[in-house]
Amino acid sequence: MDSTEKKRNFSRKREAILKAVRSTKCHPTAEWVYRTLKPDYPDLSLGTVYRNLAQFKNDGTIVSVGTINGQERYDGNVTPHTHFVCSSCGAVIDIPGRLIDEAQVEKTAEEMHLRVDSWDVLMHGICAKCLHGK
Amino acid sequence: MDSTEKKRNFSRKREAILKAVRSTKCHPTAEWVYRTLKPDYPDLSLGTVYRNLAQFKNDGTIVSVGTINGQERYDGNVTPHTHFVCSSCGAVIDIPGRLIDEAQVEKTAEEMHLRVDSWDVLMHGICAKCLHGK
DNA sequence: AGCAATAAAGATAATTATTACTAACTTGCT
DNA sequence: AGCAAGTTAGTAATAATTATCTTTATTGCT
Repeated sequence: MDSTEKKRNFSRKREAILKAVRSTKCHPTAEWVYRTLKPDYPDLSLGTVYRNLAQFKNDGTIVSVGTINGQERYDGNVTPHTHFVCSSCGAVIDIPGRLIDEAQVEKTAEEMHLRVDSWDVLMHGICAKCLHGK
Repeated sequence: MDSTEKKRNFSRKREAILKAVRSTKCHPTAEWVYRTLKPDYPDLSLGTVYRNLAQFKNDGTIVSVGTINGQERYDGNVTPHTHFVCSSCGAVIDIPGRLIDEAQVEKTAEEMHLRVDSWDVLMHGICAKCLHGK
C-alpha cells in the first residue's frame, strides 16, 4: 500500500477538463480550457482549471509543452513527439517523431551521473500559415 | 542602410549584465543577475536587468533556456547544446552535443512547410547531487 | 569644453499568470 | 440519510515581468 497515494473522488468538472485538453491539437493554456468549458459549465472557476491541470500533469495524464509567451501550454497527447512553436503567431504544432538519438541520451546520462526521466524537443521558427501571406 | 536598426549607446551596466551572464554556468534568472551585480552597482535597478536581458536575447547575444519553475533562465553560451533540468533542485546543467538528427529536422521542416530557425532539447530528471545523499 | 539630441537607467506603478485560502458543495461509503 | 474526505467557486494574495515617467548618461557636433 502506498501511503503517498491520495484517494481521489470523481468530479464531473475534472473529467471535462481532461476531455477538453484531449480533444484539441492546439496545446491549450489554462485560460483556453476555461473559456472552452465555461458555456457548458457556467459556474466553472479558473482556479479549478489550474488545479486540475497541475494534477494531471503531475501524475502524467497530460504533459506540459512548456511556457510559451508567458503561458503554460498543455498537451493531452503523451506519446513521444516533438513540438514546433511559431515565433510569429505563437501556435504550437506537433511534429511526428522524436528526432533524438536515444542511445546517446542514455550514454550521456550515465556519464554525467544523471537520471533522465524525460526530454522534449522544442523547435522555433515560422509556421506555414505565417510564412504564406496572412 | 537598414531603417529597422536602432542606434545603441554604450552602457556600463549593460556590459556588466552581459558579463555576468557569460561568467556563469548556472543559467541565471534576471533576479540572480540583479543580486550578483548589486554590490558593485548599488543603484542598479531590476528593470534594467530585465530590459537588457530581453534585448540581448532578442539580438541573439544570449539565449533563453526557457521558463523553469516560473522564472526565465538565460544562457551566455550560444553554441548549440542541450540542457538538463533537475526536477528536484531546479538546477540547469549543460549537456555537450546536440543529440538531434539535424537532417531529419530539415526534412520535416520542408515536408510541413515550416521555417525552422532554432531548436532546443530539454531533458528532465534528477541531477547527480540530488541523487546521492543531500 | 559646452551643448543639444537621443538612449538608458531608476523608481515605481501596472499587468498578468498562477497559487493560496476559505466556506459551501459533492462524492463514497455505511 | 449521515458522516468523512475530497472538490469547487469566489476571491484575495503572490510573484515574475512589463510599462511608465522622470532623471541621468552618452554621443556627436561646434
